[in-house]
Amino acid sequence: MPTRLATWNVNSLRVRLPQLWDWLALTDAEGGMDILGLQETKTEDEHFPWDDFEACEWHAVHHGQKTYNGVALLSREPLSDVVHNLPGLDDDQARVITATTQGLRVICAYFPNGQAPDSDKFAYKLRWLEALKAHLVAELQAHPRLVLMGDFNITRDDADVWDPVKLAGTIHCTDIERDAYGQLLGLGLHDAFRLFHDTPGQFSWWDYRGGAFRRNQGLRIDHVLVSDALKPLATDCSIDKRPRTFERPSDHTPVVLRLQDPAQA
DNA sequence: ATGCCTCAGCTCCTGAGA
Repeated sequence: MPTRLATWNVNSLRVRLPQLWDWLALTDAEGGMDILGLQETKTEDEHFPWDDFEACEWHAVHHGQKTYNGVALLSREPLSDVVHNLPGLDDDQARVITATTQGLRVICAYFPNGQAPDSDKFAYKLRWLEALKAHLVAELQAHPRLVLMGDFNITRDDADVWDPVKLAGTIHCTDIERDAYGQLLGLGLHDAFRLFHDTPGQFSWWDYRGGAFRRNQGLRIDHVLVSDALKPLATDCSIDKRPRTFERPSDHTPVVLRLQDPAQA
C-alpha cells in the first residue's frame, strides 16, 4: 500500500518539469511520494519525458494531447489495467487516465473548465461529468479501494472561494457544478481534504494576475476523493503551497493525501 | 477593464485557461 499520493495541475509539463523535480526533492526529505497524478501536461505521448521519469525510478502512464489537456499517472510500482478517458463518451480531449497500482485503483482527471454557465463548454462539462459518474460506478464496483484525484474545476462550496459574493454563480461556483460534485460524493466517495480541514480560505489555485497568490485570492478546485473502503486508512490531506512560490510556478499547487500503512495499523 | 498573467503554436498575435 502506498502512503503518499499527490495531484498537481502542472500547466505544461515541459515548462514545469524542473519544478516537479524540485518539489519531489522536498517531499523526499519528508518521506517521499508514492503515486502522483498530473494534469495539463499539454504534450503528446511521444514527447512525454519517459526517460527522465524512468531514470528517477518512476513508472508512468500518459494520455496526452498537443497544446491542451493531457493527464499522467506516476507510480513507484508498475501500473496496469490502464483506461484512457471515459467509456461511453466520444471525446477528443485527453482528460482522464485510470490505472491500478500499489493495490489501489487510481483515477487522474482534468475536469473541463466550462468557461461560462451559458456556454457550449459548460454543456460539455455537464455531459463529461455524467460520463465520469458512470465510469466511477463501474470502477467502484470492481475496485473498492479507489482514489479520484485531479483538477475538478469545481468549488465544493463557498468555503472554497476567496470572495463568494463576488463570484456567486460564476464558473466553478454554480449550483449545477456543485450538485454534480455532490453526486460524485453520493457514490461513496469522500473529499479527503475536508476530512481533516474545515477552515475556509484554503486554496489550490490562484490566478496569475493581480498578485492573487500574495493576496490569497484563490479557489480550492483541486481535489482528492477516497472511496468508503479507503476512508478509514486516510490519515491526512493537505495543500502544499510551496511550489506556488517557485520560479515560474504553475497556477495550481499540489494536494497531498496520506494513507496509513496497514503494516503499522 | 472583453484588463490584469501564462502557455502553445501554422509564434511578434490569438485562443484558452480559471
